[in-house]
Amino acid sequence: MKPTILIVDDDRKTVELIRLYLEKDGYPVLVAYDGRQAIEIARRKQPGLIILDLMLPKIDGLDVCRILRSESAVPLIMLTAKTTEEDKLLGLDLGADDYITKPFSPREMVARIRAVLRRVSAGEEMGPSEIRFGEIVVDILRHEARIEGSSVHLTPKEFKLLEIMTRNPGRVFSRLELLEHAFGFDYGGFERTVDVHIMNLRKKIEPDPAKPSYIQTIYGLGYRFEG
Amino acid sequence: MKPTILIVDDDRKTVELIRLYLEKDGYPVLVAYDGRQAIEIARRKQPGLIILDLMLPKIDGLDVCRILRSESAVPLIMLTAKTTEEDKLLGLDLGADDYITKPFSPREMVARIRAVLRRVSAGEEMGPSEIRFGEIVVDILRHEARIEGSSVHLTPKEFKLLEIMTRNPGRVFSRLELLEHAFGFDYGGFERTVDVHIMNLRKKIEPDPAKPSYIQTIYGLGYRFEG
DNA sequence: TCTAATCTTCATGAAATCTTTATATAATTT
DNA sequence: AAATTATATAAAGATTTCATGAAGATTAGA
Repeated sequence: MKPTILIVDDDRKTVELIRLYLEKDGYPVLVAYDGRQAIEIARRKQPGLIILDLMLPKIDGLDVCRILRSESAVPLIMLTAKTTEEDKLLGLDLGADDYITKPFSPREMVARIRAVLRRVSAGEEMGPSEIRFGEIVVDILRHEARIEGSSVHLTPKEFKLLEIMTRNPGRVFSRLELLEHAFGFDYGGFERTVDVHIMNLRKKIEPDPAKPSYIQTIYGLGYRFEG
Repeated sequence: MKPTILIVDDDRKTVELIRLYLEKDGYPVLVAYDGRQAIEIARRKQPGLIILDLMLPKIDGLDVCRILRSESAVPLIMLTAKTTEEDKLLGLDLGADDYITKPFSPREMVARIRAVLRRVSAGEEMGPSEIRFGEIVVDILRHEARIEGSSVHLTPKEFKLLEIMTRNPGRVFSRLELLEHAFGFDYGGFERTVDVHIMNLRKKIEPDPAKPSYIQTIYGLGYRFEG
């Protein structure tokens, strides 16, 4: 039986859209349109996962997140409107398990939900919204990587490249795929720019950048992250 | 051969712009200027992808989308002039695979088309991400082979040869077929190049390359993979 | 605005891969 | 068995692709 998912957003159309796709995927769905409702329903119904918009009436999404987290370990995915709001999240350790920026593709959202549920049900006690590979930790919410505990500063493009690759460890990404997903579809530049970012990433996260152990080059195809 | 793309928009200039870029990219193009035409052409010509404007004469774009979706799974990209988020989401709600807002950059449009086609064709045609034959595993996503668990590095051509042959175990491929499918139809080189790649493949995956057990030579015809 | 950070492009050399060539070996035919 | 044709193999050269450093352009922040 699939876990119940609570959607919290004041925009009814967004809620209906998400509900549509989740129900199509077989999840029972609960809905709240403001922060107060969200907390109330979360306490009474104990959903298996919560999708929470950042901007909410009555009680702000940030506060809802803190409150919920103080009283349970329910998996939580934050919804933010733009990269400007994305920035608000920086430095805030909210304890969310993932975030999605609007406008999002429903396909992606369902995939992320599955991923979070998988992680949680696998009993992996990874910290909030982290992807771990041995020494390397990719902290999604803080937009940074950590190596052996010490944080490493990544530029926006470096981070997105690392994020998309670590979300799919082992999978080979072509330069075009990396550009489209990490740089946006409207990117008009040269494909080889990816190479330079990869090089800079390697300098920051690889023990020996000349002999990369994490980010591997697949000759003629692209790159792949090896966990 | 690239799939045919149907452009549906009542604004001739938009149509011509899109047509220009798609044809430059090698796609055969069909055109419809209103909703009724769109449905008619879609039914008769079965295009591989449809670009559909939201605002249309005769039959509205939304209705066209619903009708088309009810009768086929053709990939669909919505074009919309409105920029409010709800409208974008509405388009997705209908089962469109992606949306583009006007004014759009032709580059972005082509990129999105390619991405949608890639997603769709990856979904159906690819099937399993791994192909197994006893000791040998061909891992499509990782783009490598594994033999008794340990991964074996393959060059691009070696991988493609192995892939096409293992997808059709037992079938004999002529050198020409292998060239066309694995190297591209416009390959201009010498047919015997295949032999060298096969030899290198055998060295990597055969227990005894001199007495091949997997990749067999069919004298006078070509090669065959025996599972 | 100015400054610093980031991103993109370009040029170069190194590395990996591909193709061809030449010769040896094997299979088929006569 | 000899002749003929097809394939295996090794090695050299050509080609493609990648890593890297540096310069210029762009963007973000003070």
